Amino acid sequence: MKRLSEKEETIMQAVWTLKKAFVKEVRDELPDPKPHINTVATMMRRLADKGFLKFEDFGSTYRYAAAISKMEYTRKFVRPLLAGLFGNSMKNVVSFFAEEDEVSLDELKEIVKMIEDKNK
Amino acid sequence: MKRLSEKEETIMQAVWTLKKAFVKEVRDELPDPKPHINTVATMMRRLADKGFLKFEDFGSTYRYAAAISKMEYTRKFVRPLLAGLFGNSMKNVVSFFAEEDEVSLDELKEIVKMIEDKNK
DNA sequence: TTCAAAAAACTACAGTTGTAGTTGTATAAT
DNA sequence: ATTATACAACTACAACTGTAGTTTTTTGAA
Repeated sequence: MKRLSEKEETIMQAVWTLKKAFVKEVRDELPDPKPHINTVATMMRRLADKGFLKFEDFGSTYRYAAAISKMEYTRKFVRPLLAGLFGNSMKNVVSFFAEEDEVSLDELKEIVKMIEDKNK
Repeated sequence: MKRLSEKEETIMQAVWTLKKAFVKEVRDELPDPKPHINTVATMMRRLADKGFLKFEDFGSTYRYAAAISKMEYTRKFVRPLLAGLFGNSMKNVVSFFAEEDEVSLDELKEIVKMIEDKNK
């Protein structure tokens, strides 16, 4: 199982949002310009082959669902990507986005408080 | 310009580390198992075609350097990836890694302090 | 200066990804 | 029952990725 490509990722996004979905529903969920329905079907079949999606028979058609959660995907593929880019330090990752003003000081403090509360 | 694949990314990593480098030096920097030198050369040429690398004539050979910094790459490609996965909220990203214990409470506090100092 | 080693350039190829046409099949509406 | 519709299955194909062999050029050493 390898990292998803950009297009594959948008399809997985749609599936993660919809939880369970038919090809057509996934296509409707995709951002414009929407690809041809057959394109979506092909990619979903391939994603199923690769283990990212599973499906159940649903009369004459299939209903798909993610075989891997967004969290698992993040842990398996996104975390190492970030680690590689930031010298294996998640602290550096957070610092970077904080310095880029992607996360505000207040939000950071909220997170600190949230974790402290949880550990109590 | 699109997102880098995994292999391309490891090559860019090496170049970012070395700042300026010949193909052979980049190969030496890659993790084992190292690909064939020609493989590295081909990929670097393609990365140059795509605008990720630039090169200068160096006698009869080329010396490469990144055409885009790690920071720029992160901003352009990694940030949207995370945003897509975490509902456009970098706060959620940080929370996730904090809850996964990838960043400790102490480190988070250090970051808070660092930013406060910088804003003074 | 000729030859061997090293590197670069060129070429090739299989696998993957993104795209969609064509064909087959089940269903629903008349 | 016949036909239109909707969807899945199958097929095709170009672009891109990862890989490395082959050919050419450069250069260092004898």
